Amino acid sequence: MMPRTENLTVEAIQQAATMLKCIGHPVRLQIVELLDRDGEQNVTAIYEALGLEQAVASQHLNLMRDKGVLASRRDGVNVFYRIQDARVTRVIDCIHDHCQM
Amino acid sequence: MMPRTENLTVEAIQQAATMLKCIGHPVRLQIVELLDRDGEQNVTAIYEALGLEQAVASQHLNLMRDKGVLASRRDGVNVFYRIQDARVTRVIDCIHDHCQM
DNA sequence: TTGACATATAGATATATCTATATATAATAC
DNA sequence: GTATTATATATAGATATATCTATATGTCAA
Repeated sequence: MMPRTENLTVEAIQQAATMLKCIGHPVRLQIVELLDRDGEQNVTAIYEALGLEQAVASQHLNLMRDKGVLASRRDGVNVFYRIQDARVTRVIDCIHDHCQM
Repeated sequence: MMPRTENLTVEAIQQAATMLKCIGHPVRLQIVELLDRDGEQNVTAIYEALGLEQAVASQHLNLMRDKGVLASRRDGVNVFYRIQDARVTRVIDCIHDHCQM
C-alpha cells in the first residue's frame, strides 16, 4: 500500500507535477500542441512554425525529452520529436475543451 | 481577429501556460487537489494536512493567488483559500482520470 | 575536405524555492 | 483600557533552477 495524499499517491503527484511543469511554459505548450495536432516534426519545422530561435526550440525539446514528455529519433541530419507521454495529449485536449478564449 | 498559434490564441496559450505552471509543482498540485476535494481551507489546515512548513505553504498560496488560480478571504486571524480558476478543477479531474498510478 | 545545413551546448541573466525571521490579529491578564 | 502572550500568516534574503543569447558541434553532399 503506497502512502497517499488525497487521491493520488505521492509518486503520482510528483510525476504529474513534472509533466504539468513541462507544458507550463508558453513555448513548450505551443510545441506540444503542434506535435499533438500534426504529429512528429523535426527541429527546423518546429522552430519555423512557431517563429522561435533555433537554440530555444532545441533546448525546450531536449528538456521535454529528458522529462519523458517527448521522444525523438534521428534520421540522418534531422531529429524528429513526437509526444511520448499520453497524459500530455489528455491534458491538451482538456485545455482545448476548457481554456478556449 | 486574434493571431492564432495552432488551435489557441497566443493569449490563451499564455494564460493556460501560466495556470499549468502554477499546478506544475508537487506542493502546489497537492494544495489544489486538497482544495478541490475539501473546499476552502485556512493556511494552518493546509500545511498541517500536507505536512508542510508554514512559510512554504504561505508562499505557494500567495503565488497561486497572484496568478489567479486561488482566491482568499480573511476571517479574523485566519485566511481561507479556495480555487478561483475553474480550469484548474478541470485539469485536476483530467489528472485523476488519466494519471492514476 | 570543404561547405552547407541541422542540431546541441556553454555561460550569463532571470526566476523560483526554501530557511530563517518578521509582522499581524486577537485573546487574556492586569 | 493597555500590556502581554499566543496564534496565524507573510516577507527577506540565500540558494537552486530555468531561460535565453551567443557559440559550438555534428552530419552529409559535392
